[in-house]
Amino acid sequence: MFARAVRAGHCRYLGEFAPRYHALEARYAMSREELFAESADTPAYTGATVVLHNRLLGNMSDADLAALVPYLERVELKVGEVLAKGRDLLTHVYFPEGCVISIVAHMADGTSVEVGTIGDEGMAGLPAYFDGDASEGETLVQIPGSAMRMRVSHLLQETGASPSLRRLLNRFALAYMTQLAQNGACNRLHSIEQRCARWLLMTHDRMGQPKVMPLKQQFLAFMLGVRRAGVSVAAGALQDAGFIRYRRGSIRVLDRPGLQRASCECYEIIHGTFERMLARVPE
Amino acid sequence: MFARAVRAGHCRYLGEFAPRYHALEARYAMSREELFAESADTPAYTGATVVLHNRLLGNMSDADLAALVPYLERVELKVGEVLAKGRDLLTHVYFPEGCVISIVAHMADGTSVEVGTIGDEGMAGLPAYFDGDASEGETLVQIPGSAMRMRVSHLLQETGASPSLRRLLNRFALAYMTQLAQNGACNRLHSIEQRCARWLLMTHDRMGQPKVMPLKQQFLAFMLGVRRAGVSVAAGALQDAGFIRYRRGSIRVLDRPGLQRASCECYEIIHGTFERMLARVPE
DNA sequence: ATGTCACAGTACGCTAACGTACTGTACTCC
DNA sequence: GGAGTACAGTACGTTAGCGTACTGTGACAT
Repeated sequence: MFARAVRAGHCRYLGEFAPRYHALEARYAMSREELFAESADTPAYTGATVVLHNRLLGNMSDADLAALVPYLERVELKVGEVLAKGRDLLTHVYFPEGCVISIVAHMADGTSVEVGTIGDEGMAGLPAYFDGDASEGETLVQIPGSAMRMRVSHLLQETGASPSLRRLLNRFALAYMTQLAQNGACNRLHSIEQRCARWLLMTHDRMGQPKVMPLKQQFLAFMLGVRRAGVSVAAGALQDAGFIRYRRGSIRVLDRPGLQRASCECYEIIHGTFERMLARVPE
Repeated sequence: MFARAVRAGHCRYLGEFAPRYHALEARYAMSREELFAESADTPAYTGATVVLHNRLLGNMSDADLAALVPYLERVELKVGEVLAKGRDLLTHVYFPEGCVISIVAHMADGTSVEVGTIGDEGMAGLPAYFDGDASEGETLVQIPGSAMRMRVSHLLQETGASPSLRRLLNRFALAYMTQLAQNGACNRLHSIEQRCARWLLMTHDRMGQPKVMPLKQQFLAFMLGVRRAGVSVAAGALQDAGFIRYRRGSIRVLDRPGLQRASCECYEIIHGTFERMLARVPE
């Protein structure tokens, strides 16, 4: 059952996971579906083996991963949990592996809108990594799930020593910047329905596994920076078209190609950028 | 006439400027106004002395600046000049000192909107610095003027060797990310008039010196992602209020506090972030 | 089994901004 | 000095999305 379909760099098996454990064994490369199928039976953290579901961690060189592993701990993040607000600096950076984290901008008049999304493709805590308190938004958990986290000080210590680790994180930061930029342009130029479809696709991607998304219209409206009634109409149209199934607080994605057609080109631009920036570099 | 008002870190005098010249002499710290007053009389690049008008360069440690100086060359950028497009990588990074550079997103339907602005506070070419081809937008010269530039390969060589230089550029990148994020939120939540006022303030800041801005309404509409007629109304209101003076292709800012009142809080958030991120760190 | 309530659907008048197009006028170039 | 043109102002019907509010209903608790 192991190691049949290889999706290079997405996930990997590690050897024993314990504080300060530095040896590393890459046992299997397998598809994300297989990993989740297995991890449903056996807990990911058995004390003997840990499965990493985060692409940044999965794409690291063995040496870089070995350096970080001792500092990583798995945490469960609850929906709505606020990791940072205003100019707070995170004490930890988070590598989501199932949860999805949003960066939301709040305005003086009480309105708000999501400016960025981080899931299993990345890391939350870029401001801390870049040594500044520049994050003006709120960092909150949009979809609950687990994440690996480590202290910022440990990350900085390791990135200071490893150019390849810096390169990986810089390339992620660059992809994230493209997301911020394209998202901003999209906010200006595209309709609610297009943006709604894009948002669902992007969040679905970042959850890393096919599952129902626990989402109320009110929350979606908050993320898109529109009225709930606007979401009702837009999501209703997507449902009528058969792309999603909406049921009181949960959305199931039924037809991704359909959603892509309903969304604007921004989805493909952002998606493509992450693919290029995070592709595993040969060691 | 020299060295009376000190605005730490904004600009500085350097010793002799020539390729491969490594010695460095910081002679004067002076206000931006004094610098410009002087440089109007004597050309900035006399062969003996060069005045740096860029804040990133101005805020560098002596050692970092000394390392970069040999590679810097001054260029004049013309309005509309396109430095990069799509996934082109810049061969050089640019440190504007009077010109203002815009990053513009273009959509399939022909619409477009500015996502970021870079002037004398920063550097154009972050994608190259971060080792990726993720810039999907167009990098173009919005306000003509001069810039210092250097080859990306030389920059990477020096940043690889200097943690303090990396820190400076990372903090700038972070401030720029905040700009992208806030800009995106602003695009969703604020009116044309507010965004127009903010755009004028931000561009005015980044020109580094008080001068008339060569801007047609058509161009401003292009930047804001709105119709020209919309700009006509919004800018007309700002002119009626006495904040700006508009004259066929040029805008003069008359009342910055007034413009700030007409703009949204986004201006202050972005401005404050840059101030904090780019403040000169004690050596 | 029933009641409650949270969530989704819908309606309606309003406004900002759009697309388009025409007009007026200040420069520029003969 | 006059013609031509590029730029700004204005108008008008259209539309997307807003604010608000009421209705319907599925899920859950008592």
